[in-house]
Formats: sequence, C-alpha cells, structure tokens
Amino acid sequence: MEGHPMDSVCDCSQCELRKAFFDSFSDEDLGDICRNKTEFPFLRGETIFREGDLIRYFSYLKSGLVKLFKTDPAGKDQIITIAGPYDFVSLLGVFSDTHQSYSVSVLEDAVLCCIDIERMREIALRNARFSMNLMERMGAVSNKIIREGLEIRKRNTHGKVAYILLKFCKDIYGECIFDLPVSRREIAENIGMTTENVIRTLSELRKEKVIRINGKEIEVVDPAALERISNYG
Amino acid sequence: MEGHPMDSVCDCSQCELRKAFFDSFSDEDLGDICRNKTEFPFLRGETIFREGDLIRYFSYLKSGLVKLFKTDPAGKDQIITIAGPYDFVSLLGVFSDTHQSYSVSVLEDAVLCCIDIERMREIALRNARFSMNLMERMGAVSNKIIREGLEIRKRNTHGKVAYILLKFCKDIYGECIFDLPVSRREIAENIGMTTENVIRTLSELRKEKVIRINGKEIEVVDPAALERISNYG
DNA sequence: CGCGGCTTTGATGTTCATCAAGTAAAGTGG
DNA sequence: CCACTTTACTTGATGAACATCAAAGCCGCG
Repeated sequence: MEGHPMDSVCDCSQCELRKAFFDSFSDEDLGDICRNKTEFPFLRGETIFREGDLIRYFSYLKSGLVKLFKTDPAGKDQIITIAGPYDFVSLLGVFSDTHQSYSVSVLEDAVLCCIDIERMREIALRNARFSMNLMERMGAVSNKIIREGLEIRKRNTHGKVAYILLKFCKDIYGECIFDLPVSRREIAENIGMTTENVIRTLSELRKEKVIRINGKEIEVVDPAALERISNYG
Repeated sequence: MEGHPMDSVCDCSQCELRKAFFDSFSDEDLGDICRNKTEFPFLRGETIFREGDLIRYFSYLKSGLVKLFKTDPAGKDQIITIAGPYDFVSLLGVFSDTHQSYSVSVLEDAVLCCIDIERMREIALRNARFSMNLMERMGAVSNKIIREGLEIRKRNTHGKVAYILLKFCKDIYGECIFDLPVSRREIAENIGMTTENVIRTLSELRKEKVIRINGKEIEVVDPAALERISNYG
C-alpha cells in the first residue's frame, strides 16, 4: 500500500459510519478500534492494493472515489464497481481469503480507514451483533454489485451508457451536472464495451440533446429521456 | 412455497454441512435448530419462491439443483446462477431484506432445509462464531456469482458457451459426460445470448469434434480444446 | 518541443440478434 | 391411446449492432 498514515484526527465516536454500523460496539471495542485504526490519504491515480496482495486490513472509504477492478493476462482491465464514501473497499472475501482477488485504485482523492484484519476478526468473534451488522452491510455491497452486473448485461450499448450516466448523476453525485471521474476507456471497462463505442454513444446522446458534454463535464439535460434509453435499450 | 414438509429424518448432528459450517453451534443451538428446521422436497420444474415473496426461511440445498433468476417486466428471465448441494439458496439479503429479490426454481429434484429466519437471526445474534462462519460461507457464494458474471461478460459467444459447459463438467458434475439440466434457452438466459446462437455454437463445437451431443446429453471429447476456446474467446 | 495518452470521427468487416420455417419432442384433453 | 397443442430444438438468410482498424487533433508532462 502506498502513502503514509495521517495523523488520526478522527474520534471514532464521531464517525458518521458509527450511526449506521458501529453502534453495535461496546465503548470498550470502540476505544480498541479507535486507537488501532489508521487513516491513509490517497491521491487520484494511486493504487491502494493489487490483486494478489496479502490482506492486512479491513478497510472502508471515508471520502473520495475508487474503482475495484481485475486485470486479465493480456493486461486488459475489467472494472467491477466504483465505490464511494462509506462503502467497504474490502468485499466479502476479507475474512475468508488471505489474498485480494481484485485491485483498487483512486479516482478522486480519498481517505481510507484501515483496521488490522486480525483485530477486526477478534472483535467480530466476541460481538455477535457487530458480526451481524457487518454481514448486512457487506451483503448490501455485494448485492449491489451483482444487481449492477445483471442490469449491465441485459442492455445494449445505448442502454449501458445511459445506465452508467444515471448512476453517476443519481447515486454518486446527486446532481444532473458533474465531472466524470473516469476516462472514456474506464467507462468501457466498466460496462463491457469498446472505448470508441462509448465515445460514439456519448456523441449521439449529445446530438439528440439528452446530454451536454464539455470534456469531462457532463450535464444531463433530459433525465426522462435518459431513463427511457436506459430502460428500453 | 409449494410442497409439503418431509418427515424430518435428518439428525442435524449428522448433517454433512455441520463439518464445514455448523461446528460453531453449541449442542443447545444445534438441538434448537434441529427441532425447528423443516425439510421440503421439490420436484423438477417447481418454484421454491418468487421475486417479491416475503422472506420466511433461511434455506440451503441438501440435494438437487436449482436456478436463481430474475424476470424483467417484458417477461424475459435472466439466470443469476445455478446452485447445487450445500449451496445457500438465500443470498446475503436474507438478514437485511424483507422480500426476495430473485426467484428460485428446481432443475433437478431437490431437498431444501429451511430454518425460520427469526430463529436463525436470534441464534446468529448470540453466537458470534456462527455469524462469522455464516458470513464467510455466504460471502463465498456471493463472490462466486460476481466472479462468474465478470468471466461471462468478457467472453464472446464461443467463449461463453465453452465456459458454461466447463462449469457443468468440472464444478457441477465432475465428469466429462453429463445430461444438461437446463434447456438451450436457459443456457442463453444464463450467459446473455440468444437461444439460436447457443444452439449454433453447440453445433459448431460438435462439428469441430470438441463435444458430442445427443439431445440433453453432452460429452466433452476434447477438454483441452474447450478450455482453449473458453480462455481465448 | 516532442512523446504518449486521451478523445474523436470515419470506414470497414465481423459478430451476433432477429426473422422465418421446419422438425422433433413433450404435454393435454377427449 | 390418439389427435392436438404447445414447447423445445435446429438451420438458414438477413440486417443491425458492434468491434476493429486507421487517422488526426488535443492536452499535459518531462
């Protein structure tokens, strides 16, 4: 893992995640975690870990945006999903596998909260409510990935592009106007198309006045039409 | 859920799953589960539950083969995965969702072991080791589904068909000769192709002497070639 | 300044879905 | 048990969708 630990300014009792998740902690466990967590800042473009690396931390994203991806023998990347604040970067293998089965790199400057995996396991093993919460939360992430995969699979090129644009606009940024955090090629790697066809489809959506494009900046001008294209295509 | 409970002949202390999974149970919990589980037999073609049904049971497959699938508004099915003995039929939503997010129906006569979801939750909440085992096991299933989705997505038609044939032969039956438990259409629904192209591709593999076809019976004559097609295509 | 990566568009060809038509197999009702 | 209906399977022809190849402009960076 690149980067150096930050000064741990975060008091875990104030962590936004606590409400949803760490409420199952006793004060004792919370103090334990708080003293032993490490926050790592990462810059756009940096790699957090690679497929095959030893799993040392349980980690989740405090801020920023990252991509989870696999690289095939020919060197082509396949993006599994894009994760944002309070998403786990560790998928479900984290307690059963010893090595990462995918790579993670940074799309927008990020802060990662890391807890030693053995300590995490200890706490999970003596706190059933926490295990349960963990399972629910990690399950939600896995289910979202599975669902997205199925949605992508059944769409044609126009539907795929519309789908991912809506994901940026609704899920990730919550606004109709945003800067794409990824290259055209990365969009292609995410939805299983070629870069050229992603570009061509974006241009067509622009010509049809569904979106406006200015480099990385995208504005969804006609969300209803985009929804229609996503659902029909 | 169709079907009527079987006489519960299985003594849970003898359950094959116990070794891998239920060892985390105290004798007390095991007895609790054992008295309160129900085994349901299902016949080929029956539906175990449908998308949208209330989740009442935590359930796993003792024997047989089932498909998990979603049906879109147009009535077209998309197969998520095929599950075999000792796979969970409940995916990770089972503790966090109230309703099923997919349907399950039977490909080969099956016996399903069902445990009331509330009882399961109670036990998980007082037995952290069990929660942990559950998370590991359910995580493995989810990860397999995600991985398969990515593998399918990156292949062309020949690669997709080769991939799923190898799955039947290696993962499900462990033999080079087997009866397909699914129709050509279901294969298509699983790997995202049209029925016609599945058939065409099978015929081509037959002409190339990679497989032999006799109705539902498939023999993989040249496994190395099939692997090559799966990895290249 | 020049190199490499990203973006864009066009031309071309392959792959794949769709349409059509027919045979085989399996289920249904009299 | 047979006629009938439906579903599954198969092949061919066609066209649309999509990948590939090629070329050029753009931008950031050493």
